[in-house]
Amino acid sequence: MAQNSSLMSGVPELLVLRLLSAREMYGYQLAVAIRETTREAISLGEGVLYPALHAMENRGFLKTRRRTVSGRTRVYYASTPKGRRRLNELSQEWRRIAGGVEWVLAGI
Amino acid sequence: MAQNSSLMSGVPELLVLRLLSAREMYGYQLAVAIRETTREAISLGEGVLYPALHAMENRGFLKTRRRTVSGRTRVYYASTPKGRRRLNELSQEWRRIAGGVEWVLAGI
DNA sequence: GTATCATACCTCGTATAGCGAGGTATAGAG
DNA sequence: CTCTATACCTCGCTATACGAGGTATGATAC
Repeated sequence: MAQNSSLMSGVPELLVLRLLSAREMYGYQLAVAIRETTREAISLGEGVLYPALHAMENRGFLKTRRRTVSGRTRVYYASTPKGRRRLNELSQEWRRIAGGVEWVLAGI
Repeated sequence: MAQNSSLMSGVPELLVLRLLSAREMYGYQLAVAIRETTREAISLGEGVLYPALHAMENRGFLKTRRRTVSGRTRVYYASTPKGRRRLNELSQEWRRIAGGVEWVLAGI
């Protein structure tokens, strides 16, 4: 069963791009940051997060840098200019969809 | 390409259930109502709407009634008690996800 | 010493479902 | 007689969220 039900499409990408627009982070750190920043409202499993990161890297939205810290390898992700443009697109997209849903939920 | 990009998962179901909680409607009417109520923000193609309606009927959220009006057959959909429970679930789900996204977009 | 937990990465298979394109048919306007 | 709006439908493609499972290290607890 889906932990976050079925209202998530595109959301992981948006969250990752937004968090990485502030500072570079590694995968595990992103998972924790998403949980904390959303006040536990959203929690991305690793089966969502890592494939999403790889896909975004392949599409040129992110670039990576490997660092070994106290015996553990971390893959740091940073946003590219293309990633920042993508963030703008997705944010507008989100505002549009969320606004539309609110009209329906509120009014009728 | 996706007209509504990829931030739509579950949204069509939520919108349909919400609109049908007020009054019964037929498919084409729902398509128009969604466009208008969302101020053109969301427009569901028929390839989304009709399969979604069938799936919701199969899951017991909607019941149907056929009427022929001036030579055209209309399939009217109405929400069931199960559909109203589903609407409550999806609404809460939506509030949770949307709230979480807002935290990330606003703060960091 | 060893069990357990947190850290840190990964892949695979499945299920869902959004989407465009395409199909059928009637009514009414021009 | 053509074009538009109405009204329904299916098919195949693609994207992607998800759980489960796998590997490995370091630190803490027993």
